[in-house]
Amino acid sequence: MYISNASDVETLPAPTTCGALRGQNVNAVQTRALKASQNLFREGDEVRHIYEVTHGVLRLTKVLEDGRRQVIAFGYPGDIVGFPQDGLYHAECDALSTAEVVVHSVTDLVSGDRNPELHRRLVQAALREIGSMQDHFMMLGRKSAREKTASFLSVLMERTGTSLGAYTHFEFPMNRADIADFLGLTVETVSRTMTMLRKSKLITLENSKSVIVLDQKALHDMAA
Amino acid sequence: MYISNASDVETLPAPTTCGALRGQNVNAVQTRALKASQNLFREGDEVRHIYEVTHGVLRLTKVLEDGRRQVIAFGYPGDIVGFPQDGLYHAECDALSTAEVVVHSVTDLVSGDRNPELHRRLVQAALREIGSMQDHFMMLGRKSAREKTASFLSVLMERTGTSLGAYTHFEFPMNRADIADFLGLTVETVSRTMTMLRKSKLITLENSKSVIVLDQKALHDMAA
DNA sequence: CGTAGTTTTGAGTGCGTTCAAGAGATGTGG
DNA sequence: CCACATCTCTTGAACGCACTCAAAACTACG
Repeated sequence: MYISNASDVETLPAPTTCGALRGQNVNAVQTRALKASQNLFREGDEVRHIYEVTHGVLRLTKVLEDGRRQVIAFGYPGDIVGFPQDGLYHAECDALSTAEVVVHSVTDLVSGDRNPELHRRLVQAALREIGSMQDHFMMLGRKSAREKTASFLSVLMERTGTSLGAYTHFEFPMNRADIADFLGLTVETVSRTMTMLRKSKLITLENSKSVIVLDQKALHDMAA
Repeated sequence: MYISNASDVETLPAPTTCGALRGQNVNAVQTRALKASQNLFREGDEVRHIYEVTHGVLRLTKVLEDGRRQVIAFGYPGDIVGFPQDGLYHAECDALSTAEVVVHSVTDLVSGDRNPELHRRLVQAALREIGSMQDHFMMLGRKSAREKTASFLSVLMERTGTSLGAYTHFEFPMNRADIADFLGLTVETVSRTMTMLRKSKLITLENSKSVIVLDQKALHDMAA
């Protein structure tokens, strides 16, 4: 069950020195720490800041009135979340683990007047976002449960895995419901598919959020 | 742009003389005409230009090696297509009807140095793109065939319909396969669902690409 | 006309779902 | 530390929606 804690909202000190990230002046960068399951922003909130993930993992979600949810994306370090549409956030963002983000003014995304180098980086991030979303369309629209699950594990392995000789180990903070809502499946199907991958000797499950990939090629091929 | 449930804003008014280049020689606006089924760019091509649709309808597609297709978006007048990732097009673009586009240099998307006003518009278009894609995720991942088809028709009606008193008429250039690949269904399912909507008296099919919506509310409700 | 492509309709199947229950984690208070 | 409550994950059984396969109806075009 997802907990919405009203006391989580915007406990943010006023922007001290927002401005020069150019030249990597780290001291001037404003950051914000998040606890696991803490909310960063909600759908419909007015956009003042966009966030660059530096630690931990965030989750971007959209919810239908009847409760159906779709996880749009997971935000890993290096990712930027909070792109506005018509001045409003278009999805909800929560931390899946303790996390830290760099806070950027939305002004620097929209205009390059103040900080051209940061602006350029943010625009590039938006373009990357479009590209990766296009890939995800194929996943949601045209792939089977097996292919979706294998894709998910494969990508996560590429991004966060550490080599164990022939094998690769990685952990992830999202639970089965998060994965299901990301892939357009049910928790039961995700669980069953994981079990199938385990019984096929493609992976080992240390626990429900820790995986060792035994056969990268087979997993990659199954991702199709 | 993605056909989405969010009501669209800021569609460009007059097509031919695009108001983008304020204070510049209008004759300098470069356009390109396309015949039906003509290709504009392919996945993997190097991006030099991005395109603003002024007439007709474009189709953005991604294809898997085994032939499975996903239509990412349909480009209607006012939409911008060709956002690059790592300098390459990430999808294939074809005209569904005779069409015309305004050709913009990718430089003006990436940097505001040359034409700040155009740059601002292109960045805004990219942000709208992200927002609309997020809506489409919900469609692909969480909606039934009925809901998908009703959404599709409902949005198309909103965007291109002309009022016939209580009813609304509109036409569209995409065939059943295009619609199926857009919604993550098969042609048979799209066809069956259209038939169901017809028998339920929500729509009338003048021909396979011309619809009269008889009950907007029921259609909208079915879109969920 | 005939041929090729698209759309519709029919019949049957299967994948992922729903519903249900048990197993495994996690957390809290005594 | 255990007992208890709660949540998550897994597994089982059965269903149903959308799929596949197949063929007929309709369109477009030479």
